[in-house]
Amino acid sequence: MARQSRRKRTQDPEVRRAQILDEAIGIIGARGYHGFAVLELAQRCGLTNGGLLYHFGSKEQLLLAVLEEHDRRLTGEMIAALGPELRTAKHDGAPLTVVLKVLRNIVQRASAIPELTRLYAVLQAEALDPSHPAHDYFVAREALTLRGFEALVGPHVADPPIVARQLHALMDGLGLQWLRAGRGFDLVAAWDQAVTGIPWCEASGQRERKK
Amino acid sequence: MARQSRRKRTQDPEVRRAQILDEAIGIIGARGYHGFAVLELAQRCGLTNGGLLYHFGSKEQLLLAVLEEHDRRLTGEMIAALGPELRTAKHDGAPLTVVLKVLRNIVQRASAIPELTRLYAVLQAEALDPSHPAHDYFVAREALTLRGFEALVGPHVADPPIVARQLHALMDGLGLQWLRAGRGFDLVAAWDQAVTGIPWCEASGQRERKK
Amino acid sequence: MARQSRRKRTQDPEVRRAQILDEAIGIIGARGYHGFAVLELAQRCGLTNGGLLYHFGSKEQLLLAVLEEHDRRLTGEMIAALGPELRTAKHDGAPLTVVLKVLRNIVQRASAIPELTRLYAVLQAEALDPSHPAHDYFVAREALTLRGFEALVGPHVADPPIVARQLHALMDGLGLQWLRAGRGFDLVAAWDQAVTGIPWCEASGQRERKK
Amino acid sequence: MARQSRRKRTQDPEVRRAQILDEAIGIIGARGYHGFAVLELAQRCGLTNGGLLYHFGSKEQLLLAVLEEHDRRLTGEMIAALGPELRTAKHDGAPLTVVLKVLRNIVQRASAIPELTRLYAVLQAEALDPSHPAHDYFVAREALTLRGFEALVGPHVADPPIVARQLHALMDGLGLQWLRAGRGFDLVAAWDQAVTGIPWCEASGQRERKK
DNA sequence: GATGAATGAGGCTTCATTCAT
DNA sequence: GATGAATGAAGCCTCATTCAT
Repeated sequence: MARQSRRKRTQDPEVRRAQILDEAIGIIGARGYHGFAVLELAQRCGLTNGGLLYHFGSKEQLLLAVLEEHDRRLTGEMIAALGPELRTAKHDGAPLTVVLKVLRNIVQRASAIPELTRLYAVLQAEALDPSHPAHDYFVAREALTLRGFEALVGPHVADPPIVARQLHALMDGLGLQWLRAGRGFDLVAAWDQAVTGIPWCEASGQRERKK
Repeated sequence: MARQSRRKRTQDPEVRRAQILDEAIGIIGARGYHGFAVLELAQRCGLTNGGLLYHFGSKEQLLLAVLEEHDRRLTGEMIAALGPELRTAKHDGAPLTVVLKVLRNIVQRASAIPELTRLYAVLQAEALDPSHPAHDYFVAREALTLRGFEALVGPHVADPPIVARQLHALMDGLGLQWLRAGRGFDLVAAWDQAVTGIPWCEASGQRERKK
Repeated sequence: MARQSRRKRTQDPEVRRAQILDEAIGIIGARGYHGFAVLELAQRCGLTNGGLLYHFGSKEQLLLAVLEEHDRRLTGEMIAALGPELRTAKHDGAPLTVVLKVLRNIVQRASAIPELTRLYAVLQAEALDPSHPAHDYFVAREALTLRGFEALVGPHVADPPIVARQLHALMDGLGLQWLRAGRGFDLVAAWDQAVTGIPWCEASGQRERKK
Repeated sequence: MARQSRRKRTQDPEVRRAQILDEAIGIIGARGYHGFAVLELAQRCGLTNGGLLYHFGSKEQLLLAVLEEHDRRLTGEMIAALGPELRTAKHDGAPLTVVLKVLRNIVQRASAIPELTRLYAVLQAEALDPSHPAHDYFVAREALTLRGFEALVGPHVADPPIVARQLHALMDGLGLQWLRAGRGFDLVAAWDQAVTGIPWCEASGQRERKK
């Protein structure tokens, strides 16, 4: 009866799961899916080989759980953080100021959670291979991102799909440089400087002037 | 006459080596270093496990050989292709037209050799991990690229290091999108459209006008 | 009832481990550490390659476990068997009769467990190489043995360190001959005959007479 | 025609062979037959894998060649060195002084060529295994040694076979200690001290007195 | 909800050997 | 007399997975 409190590392299974996914994000972010060993994760979480798989079924399912968690934490958080501004101006597009703020916020958040950013960067490249278990996820995710960016910059730009691609490329590329450089590289600053180059002026400028 | 049977698939050891590296570029470009199996490469080359390692010593050394080959093929070729223009205007910087041509050529070449581009993209991300055998290579390589870009855009831009980073990021990011999209994505066109956004105008514009 | 089928050859993990070490002693005693294959041991124990290494981690750690087991079985047993006599007369040295009995007992025991004796003989020679994983063990063990012998013969001999070396050499050398000869060689008898030659008489004889 | 003197490392094939065997003695003496790799030997000799086997046919034959070389160098040399004394007094046994001198000389020689002594010690133990390619060699060699010792000490001792065993054991055992200890252990001195203990006195003393 | 034992497959590497040149 | 390339067989180790408890 009273021997329940003996050695539970964590009580709540939800919390336990989150801890595991946390470690998984770290390991997979470092060595990729192929270079990551279930055993290593288990040891870092203080349980055994089989114990871990009891929760996730298989290495592949674990990867999918990690991706879901990534979405929940990153995208979810972002939406939460940016929601107000976005929702307010959703009908006929947000003003450029808001758009820039939103983009900047994305970058800001990415630089605040390096493990997730690294996970994303590493898996994204590893998953170029169509047989990679995360391939479809990243194809879909990129489409989503591009469509999101298009919607965002739509009103302020001549060719939205193209600018969306550029923004996406810039973010990815700067992210990689930042991950490689470690401290001493201000990702947000780099973003701010780069964004200036995007040809907003013409399209959005005219529109805004019209108002 | 026909006594060339059993052994000896290829005569020239140089050729054999190049063939092996060719296949290696393909496999490592697809599954990364961690996901790549020496045996698979050996089989594709028509020899055994140990037969392959006879030439390269170890999986890791093979990776390094692949990276060297990458340099020889890609960078080497680029320099060869762009040499004339660059050398002509080396003393006090190339005119903007040439700079853009050079950059465009790099992208053009990248899109002409998808296997090498993919290899680069995949390894670059996998090698973010400091314990990855190619980590140092990519750190060094990025520094080189950035310095090269700086020198190139130096005369035409307000803050060369920053623009160098932007160009690098853009190339990397667009490359990843292109690799994910497969056919139907014109990398060079995307590049051309993006480059317009870089704030050349002010710095170089004024200079050139002054002359 | 009969639902104990497939898995589980032996219940007690301690017993299982002991069985494995038993076989390991046999194989390493026969072919040495270098000539011994983990697979062979595994098969003799009725499990797979990896199944065995699950218990010991690596071939080298297995060797160390074998050495520990050797100590536990041989030295441990010896101390148990000789304890009484030794402890009784520990303060100011055992009388010569007891010393001889102790030595004889050691030899007797060695001849009763040929596998362990062979293991010891083979590894001792293989481990002369400083890079051998058991090198340090045997260096330490020899020092221990010599010190033990010195203490034992101390009161009965002119130069204890030298006699200790002689006894050690004699034991080792006779052991090797015995191992090579197989049946038909009485190790204990050979020992008895050899021990007579050790110059006890003078030193201890005089001392005892003086008393 | 005149291009013969280009790069020959050594001219005489006999010399070359001796060099190879020299290195082989070193390697096998260190890691034993099982732990020794043909490739390593080849590299140390400045030739290839196959080049070496061209001379010796197989690893096993190489071992046998090494054993023959051991005999030639050690036994041969010994006989050469001790021949005079031995031959002089062969008919009805050598006087004790000579016997002791001969034994001492053997030990002296062993300590002068540590590589051969180590080779002998290591292989002797490894070859306890009946399936070892040198097993028969060492069985035969021990018989020879014992018979030699018996003949040597015959006139001076009560039970020659037993004393022969003791001398053999002592030599082997002290040799192992010496090999383990490295410098700082005087093998010949240890031998001299040990030999005193052999009960020569009685048997040979009486005989010689009778004459 | 988790452990401990084990499997089976595969991975990298080493090695003796062969053979055409 | 030797090299260089290659084979095939092990060898050690790792790993995802399974399963009885």
